Order: sequence, then C-alpha cells, then structure tokens
Amino acid sequence: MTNNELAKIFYEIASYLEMDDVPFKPQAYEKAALSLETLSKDAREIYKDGGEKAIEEIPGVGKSIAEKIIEYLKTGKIKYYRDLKKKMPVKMGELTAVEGIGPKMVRDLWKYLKIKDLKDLEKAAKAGKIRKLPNFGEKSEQNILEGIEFLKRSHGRFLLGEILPEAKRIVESLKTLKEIENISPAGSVRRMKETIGDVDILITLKKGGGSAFAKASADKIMNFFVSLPGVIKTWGKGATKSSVRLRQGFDVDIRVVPNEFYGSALQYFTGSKEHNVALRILAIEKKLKLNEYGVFRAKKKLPTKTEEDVYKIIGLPWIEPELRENQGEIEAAQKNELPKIIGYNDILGDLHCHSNWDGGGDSIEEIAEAAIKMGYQYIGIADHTKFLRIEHGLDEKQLLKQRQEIQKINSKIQNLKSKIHILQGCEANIMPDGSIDIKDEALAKLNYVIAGVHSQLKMPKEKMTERIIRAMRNPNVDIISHPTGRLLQKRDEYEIDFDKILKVAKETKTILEINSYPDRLDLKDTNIRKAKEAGVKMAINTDAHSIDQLHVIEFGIAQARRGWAEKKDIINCWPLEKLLNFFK
DNA sequence: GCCGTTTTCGGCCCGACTGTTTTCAGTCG
Repeated sequence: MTNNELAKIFYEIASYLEMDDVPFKPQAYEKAALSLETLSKDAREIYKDGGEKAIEEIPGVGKSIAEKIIEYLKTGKIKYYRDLKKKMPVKMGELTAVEGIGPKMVRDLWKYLKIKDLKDLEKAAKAGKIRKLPNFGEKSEQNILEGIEFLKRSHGRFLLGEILPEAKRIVESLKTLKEIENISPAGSVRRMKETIGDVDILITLKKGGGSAFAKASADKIMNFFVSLPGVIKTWGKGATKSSVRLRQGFDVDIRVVPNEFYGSALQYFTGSKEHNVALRILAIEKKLKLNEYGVFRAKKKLPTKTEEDVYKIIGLPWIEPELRENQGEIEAAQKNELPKIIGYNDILGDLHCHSNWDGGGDSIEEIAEAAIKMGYQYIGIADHTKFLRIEHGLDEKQLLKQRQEIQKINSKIQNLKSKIHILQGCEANIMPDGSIDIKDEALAKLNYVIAGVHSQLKMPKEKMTERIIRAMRNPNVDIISHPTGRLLQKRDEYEIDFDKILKVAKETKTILEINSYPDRLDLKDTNIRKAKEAGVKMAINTDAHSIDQLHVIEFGIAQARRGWAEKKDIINCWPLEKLLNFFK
C-alpha cells in the first residue's frame, strides 16, 4: 500500500531533520506519517477521487506535505527526501531501529566513523571504535551490539499470542509480594495490540511507614523482579522503573508508583502515546495539566485514584483500553457515543474447529466436551474439503458420513445435563475462478458453509476480488474465512478491493470471519471497523486444529474490540436459533 | 510544517533513566 511507503519516507525525513536540530518540523512529519499509516483508504485513491484538496484533508497533512505526497504518486520520488539522503547518505530507518540509537547518534556515527548502515555499525562496534567517540563509551558500544543482536532475532516485535501468557505469568509471580497493592499490565499488552514491542507492568505500593518504608518496599520489588526465572539481562534498575530481557527475547518494564497515583499512572502507561497526547491537549484546553502523577489545576492535584477519575475530570467517560489509539474514540467519548464493545465472555460458540476427520487433533466428541468447558452453547465443526488433499480434506461422501456421526453425538448429548449443540459446517476451498470445490447439493445439507482462499494467493487485485465475490454470491456460502490471507510477520494480505468485498458481503448477507489465530488475526482491527460501519456481520472463530487451541478466541475477541465491534455485529454472540436463521 | 471556539501567527506533551559527563543531551515511551 502506498500509505506505508509514504509513512516510512516521512518518518525518515523527520529523523533527518532532527539530526540537524530543526525545530518542530520533525514532529510535523511524524504526525503525517502516523496519520498515513492508520488511514484505511490508499492515498492514491484519495488523490484520484478528490485531488490535492482531499490529500490536504488528511490529518497532519498541509500544503507542503501534500505536494510531496502527490510528487510521490506521480513520479515515485520525493526530491526533498532525496536531497536529505544525499546530504547524509545513511540508512536512517535501519540504524534508528537499534534500541538506544536516535537521529543525533546517527549523525555522530556518520560524522566520525562514516557508518551508514547496520553492517558498518556492527563492524565498528566489534572493532571497539565506537567507545572512543565523544559522548560514547564502552557501555554504549556494548548496548549497540546487543541491540543489533535483538533486531536480527526478532525484528523487534512479538505476537500478542506469544507475549500475553508470559505477561500474565509475571504478574502472578509479582502478586505474591505483600508490598504490592495494585498491579496491572499496561501498554500495548493491555490494549491487546496484535504485536507487542515490550511488556509494561504497573505496580502501586501498600501504604504505611513513610518514605523510608516506601523505598525499602520498592527496592524489594525491583530485586524480586530482576531475579525472576527467565530473566537473562537487566537493562536498568531504578527506584521507580526497572527493565529486563526475558529468555524468549522480549523486554519487560515495571514501574512502581505510590498508590494515590494509580489511576493516572495506569492511564498514562496504557497509552497509546497518540491517545495520551490527544488527551493532554484536551486537558490543556480545560486549563488542566495531565501527567502520570495526576491531573493538576494550577499546582493543585485533583484526586485520581482510578482511571475513571482521570477521564471524568477531563469531562469524558472511561474509555476501554482497546479503543485508545486516537482513532476517534476521544471524539466519540465527548459526544457520549462510545460503542458498547463485545466482552470477553460474550461468545456463545466457535464456528471454525477442525476435527480428526481432516487430520486435526481431536474427535468431534472431544471437541464438544471441550466446548462445554468453555461455556459454549454451540460448536461448529468446519473441516477442510477435498481440494486440500494435504489437509485430508473431506469429499461429498465423507461430509454425509460426518453428518450422521454428528447427529448421533447430538442426540447422545441431549440426554446429558450440560447441553451443547454441535453444528456441521465445512471450510470449503475457493478455487481460482471463484467456484467451490464441493457440489452445491452437498453444501446445502450442511448447517452452514465457510469458504476460504488457500491457493494462488498472488493473483492480481481485480481477479482476486472477483474470485471472492463469486464465492460470496454462492447461495450456500455463509462465511468467508481469514478474508485477507495475511500472516503476521510472514506474509502480506492478498491484493483485494476490500470496499468492494464489503459491498457484496452486505448485499449477499455473507459473514466475514475474524480468525483468532495469533499470527492471522484476520480481519484485522481496522478492517473490522470498516465492516461494522458497512453493516457487514462477522464471526469470531479460532480455526483450532486441536482442543488446546480453543482458548485463542481471546485474541480474536480482542481484535474485534479494537475494531469497535459490538455484540450485534458478531453472529456467534447470538443465540442458536437467531444464528441458524441468519445463515443463507 | 501544521493548525485554529486563544484562527492566518505563534504556538507545538511530558517525565524517567542512561551514559557520558561534572550539569546534561539523547532516547524512549
């Protein structure tokens, strides 16, 4: 997408300008970059539809940046950016990706050692050249080497699915300390972002004993924290903040604040940064000052024991962490129009589970038992179909046989105390021409049909869009699985015209899946929001291939919450009868 | 370079920690 290319360039321009101590312009370029990144419409489309004027309406984009965007759309280049790079031929994005290196250091590394990329940097650090530079030392050199190692291993971010269990484990360990009054994950973990840079945990101390006592408590917590099992390095250990690296390769920060600061500190450390900046500007308009220690009128601190207090003083209702991205939630809160987003316990059944019929780990009966434990009212078996031979896909005959087995188990369950209803679906394959690999007569006998693209992912945009649209127009296809095909940190979405897909989905009453698998999360949050606004219904499914994957539903729900989805938007929050009636 | 119920100029979010220095700049979130 053009927007991401532009954003990358503007971030780099910001860094180049910062190197030269240019005031204020860097923030302006950063703001424009962020705005482009989060825009759902491609800049090329915006320009085509509304010309220069529409480009200037992008938040943070004025006349000068608009001209640069248009120059890029027309020529694929931006002269201003090229000139900056000519003046300083360094790979800015690559170098500033190293933890601890910012534009000013890049300037000095270039000035003294002619370092222009990561390779040069590593070579110079290994040769001990960096420690000799003014304002650098042995420690900076060591940190740079470790930063490079980290980058090589992890690309800097981790999946929420990998991090959340670890974060929960650490919080549980810390909870055993009697000095702690409150503890909560903060940062992007609390906002349930799909990928996480590091884990932030906020702690408040129990009261009593004066400042010496408080210091001793904080010391004890910090010592306990840096010696937790799995810690391989301590980056820093202070009175209020400590930071460690875990064996898995990511960092965890904890912050200790006094109890009376809990509300404002939790708000502050949950972020996002953009949400907080917008909130602080709102506070300033009300002649208030907002920081992690509270809300202040002149020098007077107003009571903010809880997050609710913080928002209330600024004149807003409390905002769910998943919404705090400065994507309109503050404006919605001002108008008291925040969505009532779906809760983590609102799912009544998972509609996309693979059984051992297609090579999954567990039998239909075992899946049903696990679903009862999850508190579900229904569970949908959706095995692969025959095109996916490698996944033991089922053909028409096997589907019929499976149907008989499900009926048998269903009637058996009806005699038990805990009732659950097993539905038969399938995850059929959308062929390159948009047809389905199972005959319509067989599809029509199932409770519902999921269809997904599993092959020829690199089709041109128009063809891929037509392919999915044809599948949606099939009267037997109810749900499109993982509709954009992305794999986080591995593979981009396939090229599709998502607006067109939404239009046909609405028209044909086709449901789009929110696949909960931690490396899919597809639809993603911004697409969920677009679908909701288009009036398209969605289903949150796990795509579990064994019963111990059923819990990943949490990540799909989180994604739905980040996409402002409400219960009415998600069909598997509905009771069984309403659900079955909605299927085509 | 952007922005506006303090509007077309004069502002622009805020604090902790580190590593290098002897008082602070740079980076980060």
